[in-house]
Amino acid sequence: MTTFLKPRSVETNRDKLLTAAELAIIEKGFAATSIEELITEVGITKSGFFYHFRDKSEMVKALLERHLAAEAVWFEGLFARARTLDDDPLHAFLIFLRLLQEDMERLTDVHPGCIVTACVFQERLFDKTIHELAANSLLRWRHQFHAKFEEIAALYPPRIDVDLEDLSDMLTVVTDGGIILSKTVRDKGVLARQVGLYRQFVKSIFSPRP
Amino acid sequence: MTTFLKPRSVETNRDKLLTAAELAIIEKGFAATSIEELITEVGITKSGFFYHFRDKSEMVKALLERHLAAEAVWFEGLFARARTLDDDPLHAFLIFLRLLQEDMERLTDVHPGCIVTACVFQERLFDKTIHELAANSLLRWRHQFHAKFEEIAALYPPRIDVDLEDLSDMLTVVTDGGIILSKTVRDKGVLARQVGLYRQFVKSIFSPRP
DNA sequence: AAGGTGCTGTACCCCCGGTGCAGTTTCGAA
DNA sequence: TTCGAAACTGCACCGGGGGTACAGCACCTT
Repeated sequence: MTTFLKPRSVETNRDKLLTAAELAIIEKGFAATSIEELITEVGITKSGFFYHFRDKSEMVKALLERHLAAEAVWFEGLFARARTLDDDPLHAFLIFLRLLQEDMERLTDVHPGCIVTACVFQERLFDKTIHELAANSLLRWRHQFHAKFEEIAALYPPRIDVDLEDLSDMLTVVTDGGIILSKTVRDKGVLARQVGLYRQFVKSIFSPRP
Repeated sequence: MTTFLKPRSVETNRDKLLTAAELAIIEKGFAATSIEELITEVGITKSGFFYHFRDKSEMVKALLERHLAAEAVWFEGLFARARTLDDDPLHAFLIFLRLLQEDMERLTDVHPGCIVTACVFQERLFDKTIHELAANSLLRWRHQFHAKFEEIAALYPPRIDVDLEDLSDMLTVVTDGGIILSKTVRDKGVLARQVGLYRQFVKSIFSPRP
């Protein structure tokens, strides 16, 4: 799964635990994932687990940190590639969205972003710092995309009066919502198509009149 | 006393359980909601709980059914109202979206739609029928909105080449994604603004050229 | 030779979901 | 007024899962 987000080569048992947990949580949710099954998969004992993590909550925190870092690398990479293909900010952004869409089409599984969602929907089971981790990550994307849209708007006056911050949020919204819909109707194509639709929206906002 | 007067204002303990569960699940998630706390709130015993529901999973199923029915009534009502305000399918749909947006602004809490999401993200904890319930509900909305978009497209040829089924999906996507973002950054305004953005997208697709 | 890292093994606690079943109250219908 | 079903109560008990406490051990580095 998720070749884009998969790290390193030498996995420690700690890493193996996180990977096993990630797969299990994506497949069946956090609550249905027991410590027992993770340690049997990795081949250590319960004591070993609690040597690495104070509790289940801390494991999720580590998982989330690892995931957010990998996701940042993924997005950064796509953006860098888009910029090398076209210097123009609008075109680069549209290329970025196309690349993102293509990556999502290639995902065999459902996108792992649901880890974030899974955490938000478990709220009180975890401590506050986990929620803040997720919130800060989303806010960072908001600012990052917003900066790009400002740059684009300076060159291409928007044909529709939209709030650029909301437009930035909309990408994460479409992604997360797309993941939910994909999971629910069991059609992974939905996610990529929604990103494509968002791309058309962005294009229609900034493209000069024909 | 006559039986036909049996007032619906009298909530049965079963209903009270569902309501308590709904609030608790929205506030802190399913796993963190114990049967114990629900029965103490309602004032019955554990045996009473298991008299009403075979297990926790069946309670969630009942909760989901009740919620989906209420949601359908809500949407149907908004749509009927929009149609009385304007016969034109495009304008009626835009009015519907505006009404939806206004309702969402008024929500004191985060939108309860997260119940659906919460269920999807717990998958294996529940039985298959719960997942199907959620999936069928989303597919019904897809078909319903799709029919409306077809009607609109017949009158207003789309200015952008979008798949109308994807566009239908996008409303549920924006709603669910908006709920997640709202919950995560703790800003309920996000959800309503995203619906507003979607409305602008729809408007720009079908509005005749000036 | 010392000390840290990364564990194992054992024993134990509590919460929570869930079972089984016998007995009791409430209340509307006949 | 009686009868029966619906809506519970009470109690005993089970097992899984998260989590604690702590002693010991193998291996690697310094």
